[in-house]
Amino acid sequence: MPSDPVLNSPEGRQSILRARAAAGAPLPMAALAEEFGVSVDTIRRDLLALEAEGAIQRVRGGALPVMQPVEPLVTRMRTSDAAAHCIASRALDLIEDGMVVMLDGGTTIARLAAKLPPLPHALIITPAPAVAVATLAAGIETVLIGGQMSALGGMAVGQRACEAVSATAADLCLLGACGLEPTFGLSADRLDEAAVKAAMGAASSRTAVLTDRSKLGRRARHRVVPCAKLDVLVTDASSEETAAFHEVGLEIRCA
Amino acid sequence: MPSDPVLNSPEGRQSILRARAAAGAPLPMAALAEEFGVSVDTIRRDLLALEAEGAIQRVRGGALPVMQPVEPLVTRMRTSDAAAHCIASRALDLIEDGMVVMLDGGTTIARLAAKLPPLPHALIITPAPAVAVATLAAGIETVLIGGQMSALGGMAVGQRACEAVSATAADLCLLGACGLEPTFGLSADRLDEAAVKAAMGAASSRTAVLTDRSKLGRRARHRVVPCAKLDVLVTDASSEETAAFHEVGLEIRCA
DNA sequence: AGGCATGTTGCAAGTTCTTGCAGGATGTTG
DNA sequence: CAACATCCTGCAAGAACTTGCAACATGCCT
Repeated sequence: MPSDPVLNSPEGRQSILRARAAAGAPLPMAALAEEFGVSVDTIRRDLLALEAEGAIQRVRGGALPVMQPVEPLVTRMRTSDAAAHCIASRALDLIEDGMVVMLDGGTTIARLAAKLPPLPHALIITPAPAVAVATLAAGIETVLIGGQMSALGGMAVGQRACEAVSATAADLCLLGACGLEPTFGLSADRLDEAAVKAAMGAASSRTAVLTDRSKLGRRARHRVVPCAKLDVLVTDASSEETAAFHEVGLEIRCA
Repeated sequence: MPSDPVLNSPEGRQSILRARAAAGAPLPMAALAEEFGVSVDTIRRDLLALEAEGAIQRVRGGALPVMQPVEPLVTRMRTSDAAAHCIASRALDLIEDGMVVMLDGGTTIARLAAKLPPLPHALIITPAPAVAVATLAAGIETVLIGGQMSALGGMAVGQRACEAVSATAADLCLLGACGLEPTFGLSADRLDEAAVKAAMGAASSRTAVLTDRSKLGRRARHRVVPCAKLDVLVTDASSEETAAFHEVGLEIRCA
């Protein structure tokens, strides 16, 4: 049963699929069928149409984007990390149309950006070009934060990026993490990226962290924000692993 | 049975629908029929009218805004344009290691960015996220210009982008073009993109235009810079077609 | 006022499109 | 080689679309 009567026309679905393919996301038929609430046959026909126009290449079980956007992020994203996928999907619930949302860089956030539906009244603010391309492709108004590009994280950093972030106000901020620990808080491996992430958190009224269980209990080199400044933790970890974070005030969303 | 006597005229409904489409919202017929208190046939006729004027695209069950959230860059780059390829390759000669180079958005420039070799001492400055990702992947130091993203051009535009560009200085600037004409100069279809391109040209000591023959002699809506401010034209056109540009002082590089 | 033209709306019959399912073919995995 | 999943094809039910038409409201002219 179609959740949205319009998005679930062939054109609507295919337009969404096209955008995801352009963002470099793989298109598994079974998952898409469940997501859209249609049978795999219908998705198969959609992929057939998209393949005919050259947007994707069908493979067994689904399809792959025919044009790989770019190396650094995409190569990491190809290693299809089931956990990151689940976390990204779970975090989608946090975003509602009409919100102003800050999106960090990183693979988890990039996955989330690729999954975003069209949000006609939302605004995305991000220092990560890969994220900006994806949200723009989804038809969401996007503001790009400029600055020196960090080779590792694939996001803009530096004083100009921090200033640009500080000059904005958002309802929600989604951050990735190199490490998250109850007492030390959210941490990142690179100082310049940590500074931008911190500015993003400070400019938002609510902050959520998206990270898989491997980062929990770790301390990366530079603290971004203490846990007191965080509101939500979206992760695939068990409730035992997240208990300590719940005690310091975080709302836990388990993927 | 009209619930609101004023709003429920064809013009009234259609102006509401037009506004929603412009905001990017999908238009499901059944829901709209109930909302306005009319039959789906009436809504269908409204959508028919809106489609005739090009505001929406009708799909089964309703309509989608025609302001296609289609990622302009990636889809267009899919159409492997041999001319653009040659032009991009030819323009590579202009770039030497150690330079500070500004790169515009657009498909031609994006192709060039993908072809760039590692330049350990160069610096790329660009408002186009797709370009930034490519140059970063090539291992080139990159500065991203931030700002509101233009859905069509896939680049940052607006006051902040222009200011950020003006605050930098480059040796070379490579611009794409929607139109190039000897007297009118370089022109673009969108005003906000034209402003950024103009700022890029002004911030660089040398400016080159990359464009295929189809754009020569065309005038797009907004002038970016007059030909007097341009230095090099890289194109696939014949020498007859480029003669007029040579006369106004441009160096011609034929692909 | 009456009559006519125009425009809008809802309804019905016929057509087209989409979708899910069944059956057989094909490819993959152990 | 066998078991299994995925694929293609054809088909039928149902939803949505198109077309034509009649009813009703509105405005204009005589």
